[in-house]
Amino acid sequence: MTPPSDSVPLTDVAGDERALNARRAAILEAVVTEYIGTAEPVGSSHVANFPGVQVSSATVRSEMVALEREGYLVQPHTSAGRIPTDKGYRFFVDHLTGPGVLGPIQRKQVSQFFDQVHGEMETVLERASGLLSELTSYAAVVVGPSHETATIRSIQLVGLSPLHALLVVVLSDGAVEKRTIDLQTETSDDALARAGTVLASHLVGRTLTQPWAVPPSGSADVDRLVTAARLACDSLEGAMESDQVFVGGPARLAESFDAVETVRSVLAILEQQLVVVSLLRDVLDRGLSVAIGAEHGFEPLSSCAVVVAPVSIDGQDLGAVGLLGPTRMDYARAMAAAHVVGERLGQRISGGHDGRH
Amino acid sequence: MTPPSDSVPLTDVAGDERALNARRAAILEAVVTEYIGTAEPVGSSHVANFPGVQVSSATVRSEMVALEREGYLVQPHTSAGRIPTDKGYRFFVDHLTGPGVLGPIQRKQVSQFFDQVHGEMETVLERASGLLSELTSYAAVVVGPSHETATIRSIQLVGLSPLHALLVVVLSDGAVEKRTIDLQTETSDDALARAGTVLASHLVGRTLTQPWAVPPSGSADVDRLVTAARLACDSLEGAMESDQVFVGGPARLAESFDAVETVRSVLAILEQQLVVVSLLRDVLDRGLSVAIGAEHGFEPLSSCAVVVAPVSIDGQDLGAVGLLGPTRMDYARAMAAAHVVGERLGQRISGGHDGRH
DNA sequence: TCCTGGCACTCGGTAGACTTGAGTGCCAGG
DNA sequence: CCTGGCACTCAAGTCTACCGAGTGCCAGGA
Repeated sequence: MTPPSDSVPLTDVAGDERALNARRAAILEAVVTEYIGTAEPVGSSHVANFPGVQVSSATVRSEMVALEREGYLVQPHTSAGRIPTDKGYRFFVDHLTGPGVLGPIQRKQVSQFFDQVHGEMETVLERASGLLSELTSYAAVVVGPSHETATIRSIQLVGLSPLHALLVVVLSDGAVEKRTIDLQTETSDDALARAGTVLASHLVGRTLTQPWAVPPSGSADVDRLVTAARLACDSLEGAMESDQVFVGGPARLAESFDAVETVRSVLAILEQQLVVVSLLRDVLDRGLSVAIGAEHGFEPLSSCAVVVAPVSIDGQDLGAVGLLGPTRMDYARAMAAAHVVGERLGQRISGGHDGRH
Repeated sequence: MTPPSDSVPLTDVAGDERALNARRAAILEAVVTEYIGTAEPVGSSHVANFPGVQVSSATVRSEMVALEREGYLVQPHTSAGRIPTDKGYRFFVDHLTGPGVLGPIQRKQVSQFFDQVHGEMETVLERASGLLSELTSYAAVVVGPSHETATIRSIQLVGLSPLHALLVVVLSDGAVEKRTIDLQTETSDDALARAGTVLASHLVGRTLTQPWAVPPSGSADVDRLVTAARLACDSLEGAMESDQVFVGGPARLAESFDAVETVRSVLAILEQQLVVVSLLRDVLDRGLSVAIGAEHGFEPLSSCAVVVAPVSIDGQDLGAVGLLGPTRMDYARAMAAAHVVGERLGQRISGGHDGRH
């Protein structure tokens, strides 16, 4: 609370929080780095030998007391070393960790992946989530572009049985959606085809979210089908969001956390795709690339850190990639991996041979 | 090995394995039941009080020695109670457990589910896996019907950009599949439409697996598109299998096993959908409804039991449902749940308003 | 004024000794 | 052939002592 008189601002951090002086920052960095590596409380004598610190352990101790008082470190118990708090990790991420680069092996893995991967966008996204997870050994999430701005390229009604038809919509981004329609009465393929033509003539070129109306045609059959199709279209909108979420390497959660209960609850959250999407979006919207502990509002994820990177090109939002790991994750590496994969995915989606335009 | 002279066959089990006499069977049953409930080695005095046993603990002990010699039980260490072996569970499942019924709450849950669930088959299957997992608190797997016998209802080519088109195939079971096609040269929508018509005229009514050929039309453009479409169709076949696998409640694996390593490896397997499908199919093909420990050939799942039930109606194979839990799972309950859900899913798929015919 | 080495203290973790109790195998008698 | 009794085993819990990593504090020196 009482900021040390000797503190020299490193950056113009807004708010009442003064930045740490160089030595404290170096000590904090050492503690975080060490703890990320070993997962064990870091003692003053370890830190004393660190390049960039080079003072006696006694000095380190007194600085650690200050860092603890200011909330960057905690002691699990007296006579133990220190552990970074969420605030400590935050400072580390904001001020101390470089941009982070991938190792040569990982770079190669990424290149190979994007050279070789092919097929539908869904496949690419799915496998990208696997790649990201493999690169970092954390669980990964990939969210594809929303279909909001995609226009309808084709819409048709296909009869499945005398009483059922399928509404099939093809969007300009290559997505295909469908809804079964319950025909109350037997309907001829001919009526379906006519209704399909009517729908196509009015809807092709629009987006799914735009409201639409079709003037009554001559035929009652056709009008009935058009109404049913409208309902089906409405129900499409909501469902499409979660189509674009891919979770990679959930099994790695079991490696990241040793408490079984944590594994369970994090897995349970990953099952709810919509929650995951809104989490990532939320973090990105707040301009962050890392959310540590309770920084995102999610109580059940408070022992996790989330690293996100946008998938975008020219500022156009094409989705997001994310990594989910323990708060003591390797931020530099995770951020580098997320960044690279997000970027290349953006290029791929917009420019690659995936048929977007 | 040396079968006890007093053994009275309970059933006509084939092979050199004699059935257990009634008392031993009762003792084995007691041990398994107790162990499933408590997860702790069962001692002779516990079993002695069991209804159906009613002999002194000393007698139970001597019978337990025999059961151990024959491989139905093991002792984790001297001076501990006994634990069933896989063979013990197997006998329990084959001879001792009744058909199993769900509790009234579960029955209601199932009814409610099938009354309320609606929408596409994929949605139904997905949510059914959630239901099954909730009913049993084990991880669940639902495999939908293969598309092998479904016939093509509609096939069309939709242009996405001047150089890309989408092949969209609608099958009679309501499935829709797509493949992006790389047009080497700019192709008019008109050419796409014509090629689509040609494809439709030749392919509607066939299955995806039947080989097909289309005689050369007058137009080189069309022929090129048809060839590309054929390649796309070929690649569809393989990919469609894994579209129909849904895993429910993987988070419950963390509850089922206390060893983190086990959780990890089982999760890793669930990620490989094709492996899961073939596992279920394999167990079903061998006429089993339960595979315990190493009975399925999978080394990494040797600490698991798998309960499967077919999804079928009139002997027609529509898929399978499965449950994945520890070998000390509640078999009666799991089998009942899998059976009921499999059955109702079969009815739903074949008869419900899902547009199959 | 600030850093440093020294010192006493704390406390989690480990190791060994001991106890407890659930459970066993074996045996003699009904 | 079952049963009660008895000696035996051994995992798990408790208690103790001890070790050592780590701390806070302080006096002396740059």
